[in-house]
Amino acid sequence: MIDIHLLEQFHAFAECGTLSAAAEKLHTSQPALTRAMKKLEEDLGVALFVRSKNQLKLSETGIHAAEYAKDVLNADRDFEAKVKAYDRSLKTISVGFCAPVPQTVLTPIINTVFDGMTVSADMSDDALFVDRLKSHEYHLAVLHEDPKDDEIFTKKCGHEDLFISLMPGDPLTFYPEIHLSDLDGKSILLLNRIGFWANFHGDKTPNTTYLLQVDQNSFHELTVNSGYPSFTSSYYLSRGMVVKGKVNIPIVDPECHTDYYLACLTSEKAKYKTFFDRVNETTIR
Amino acid sequence: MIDIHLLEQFHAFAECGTLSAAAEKLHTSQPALTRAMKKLEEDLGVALFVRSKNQLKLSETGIHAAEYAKDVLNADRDFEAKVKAYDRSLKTISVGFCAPVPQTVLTPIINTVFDGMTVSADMSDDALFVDRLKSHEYHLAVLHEDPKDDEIFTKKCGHEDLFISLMPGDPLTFYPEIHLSDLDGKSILLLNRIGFWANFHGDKTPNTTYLLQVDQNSFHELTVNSGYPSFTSSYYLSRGMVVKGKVNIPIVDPECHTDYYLACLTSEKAKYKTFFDRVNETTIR
DNA sequence: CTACTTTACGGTATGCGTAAGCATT
DNA sequence: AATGCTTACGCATACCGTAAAGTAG
Repeated sequence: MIDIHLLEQFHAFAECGTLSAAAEKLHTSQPALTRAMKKLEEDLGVALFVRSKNQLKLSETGIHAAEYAKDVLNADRDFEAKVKAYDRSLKTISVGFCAPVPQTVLTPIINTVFDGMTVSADMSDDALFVDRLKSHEYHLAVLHEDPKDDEIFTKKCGHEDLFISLMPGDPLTFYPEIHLSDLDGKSILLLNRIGFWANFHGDKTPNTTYLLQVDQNSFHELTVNSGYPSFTSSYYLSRGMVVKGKVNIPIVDPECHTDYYLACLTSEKAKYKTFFDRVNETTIR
Repeated sequence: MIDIHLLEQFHAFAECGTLSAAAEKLHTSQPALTRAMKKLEEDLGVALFVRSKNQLKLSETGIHAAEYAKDVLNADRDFEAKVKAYDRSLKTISVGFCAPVPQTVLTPIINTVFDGMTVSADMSDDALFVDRLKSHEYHLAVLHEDPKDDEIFTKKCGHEDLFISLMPGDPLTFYPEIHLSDLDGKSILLLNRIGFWANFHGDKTPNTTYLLQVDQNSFHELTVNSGYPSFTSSYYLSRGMVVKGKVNIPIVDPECHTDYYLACLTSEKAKYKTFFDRVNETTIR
């Protein structure tokens, strides 16, 4: 077996052209390289260099060997990367969240239950979450609908109701109840990365301008200081996380009242039992 | 860079299941392996084993790592094989011969001219020789026809006439001249590996049984002791290599009189000049 | 008691850096 | 003179084998 370290040095020489340059690149000395290249030739039993008194050149075989050496070095690098990646994947629990609140509530619980593991959280509309569970891209997912699929095990883990946060005196505050359609035509502040909530953009409110905020701080700043309405939810309201001087009114449309379902592959139910046991219908509320 | 030697030992353990078995396989000691496996884990920064007091098992990551390691080991073995093969190819001169006599005559000359090189000689019908020169499968070839191809440089290097060797008293010995067709219906001894000469088997002699001999000694034994006719040629006759008590009669058909042409790629003419200069029209005769 | 892994210990050998030599440009 | 390869020498350290300890079946 040819020592990979010799190949590394050989490759450096092939790239640099001189031993001294390669030595500098590898943070070692010329004599060390001279000896290493001799050893490589000896180990292979093949001459790789054309030597003159003060010049070392690759022979024809050496030129080809340098090409071949790259493959070995890449294979070795790949090995290291793959082992590390696999090991990491075993220590990572990948979760898909369909909305911010489940992530906020469940992440600390996951961290407690799966101690020492890295939580990789993803947030988007949950349309693809079942597929991602099946393809093992996610270990766990929080959905806003029960998929009713034999391969997927679910447990209801909470509920969230959407509210609209308005300036006092806004005509809408006098409505007995508010529908999404009542908001049509307004400009509403919206935070990025809100999972499936993003779905009814422009659906019942085609003439609404959503003032999309990428930055959490900017969003908060604007909700507090501007007169624009913004969304909030039962989760925040029940915790008193309200913007002072605003009126929060529930929206009655059914899509603004959602249950959350924690899901995993039925085949992996046992693996995640502890976590499922820690969750119930009122975990998110 | 992960030391390939560690991977080798790791692979052995993965195959053998215990360190002691692997140690025996690798002709080393158990403690050496214990230490090597620790070092591998440390170099990678990844746990590859599940350790109990007196048992070492691959962890899940370890099982995968063992798979990946095979690729690296194969890459390293390939490297060694490819470099050696390439080096060997530079030191090998590959020649296609269309008949045994050119091989007999030219091989010693090649060995003299290309001192230190290995001669790889191939013998078969020369129909494909031009292609093989062009594809660099052959460096040189001896053909029995001048291909008249700009890419191929040729030089006539000799001549050979085919004779039939008969028992005295055979009716054919009284013919003024013999044609191949006169041999039709007879059983004739034939040696294997005779290059293009094999071509007229069954062509003008559809009813002839050729007693094909794979072994040179068997062939010689039979030519001497059996009454069967056999082929011989001007080359052997001019050197007195005749079978006692047999009558050798020339065959008049044109395909039994052939010239030989030494050939190489026109682009490599200079490279083989010395050899071409050593050869002329009477080299093979 | 046997089979296996791991730690401890002492010796060797592998490989490095410094220094010096020598050839070429 | 400057650059570059090679050889010589002394040293550090990495690795090996033997021996011994400890544990599970």
